[in-house]
Amino acid sequence: MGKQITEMLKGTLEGIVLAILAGRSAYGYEITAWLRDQGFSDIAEGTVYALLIRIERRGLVDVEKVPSEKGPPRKVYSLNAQGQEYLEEFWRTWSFLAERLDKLREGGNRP
Amino acid sequence: MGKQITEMLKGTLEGIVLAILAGRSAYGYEITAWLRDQGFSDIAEGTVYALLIRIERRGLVDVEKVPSEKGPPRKVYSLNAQGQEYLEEFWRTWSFLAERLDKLREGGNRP
DNA sequence: GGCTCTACTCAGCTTGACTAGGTACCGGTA
DNA sequence: TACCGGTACCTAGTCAAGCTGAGTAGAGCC
Repeated sequence: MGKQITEMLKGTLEGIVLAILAGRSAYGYEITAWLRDQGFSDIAEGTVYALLIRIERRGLVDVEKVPSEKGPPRKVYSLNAQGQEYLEEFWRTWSFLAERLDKLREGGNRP
Repeated sequence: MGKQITEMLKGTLEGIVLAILAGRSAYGYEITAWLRDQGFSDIAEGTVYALLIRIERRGLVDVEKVPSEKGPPRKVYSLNAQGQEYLEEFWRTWSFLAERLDKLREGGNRP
């Protein structure tokens, strides 16, 4: 994957992580691993942690510290009501964009 | 439209403009007006011009100065071979992202 | 002790959209 | 003549967010 994905992820990665947390709660390392598994192979670990801290500060998620069998304690994140609302807004914005892109791709560009 | 679109446009606006230019050549003012018309109501004029200069510097477009009946001469941009290639790469990246987002939206999130 | 896997954190860099202006040409009107 | 309003382009500075490249630490294994 080239450099285009890096810029495209700005704004969408946040939505992706929130969408993951809408399914079930998770912690940073787990999310990073899952993203890598899904083909987002060059997402840096630091990026995910920074994002998590950001959405925590914005009050979109709740955090709980859970001891791990192996390694340091995990910070488990779960989506709260405000986060749910924000995620819905994200999907609306995404749909808007995706719709227009699809039209453009099919040659509907009549500027 | 909220602030989410601003971040989401990073990386995609470039593709959008290139896709427009794949349809036919156009100039900045025209592209801005068309984007506004399509619902991208808060895209700043300056953003489009900056983007056009950027893709010109990268050699993705050819430029021709055409006199206008009203106002200063237009800088008409058209996609060249390199731009076409870059656009195809953009569509591949976009598809990758859109596919994963769609899955996530339908609850396919199993981290 | 050294290695690997787990798990989180941080400083500094880069990209790209936004803000908030500015320049300049033209036609119409008071 | 003077001054708008529409057309058309450009620029300096700000901010958000992902990346780089580190660092810290605990647990288990050889």
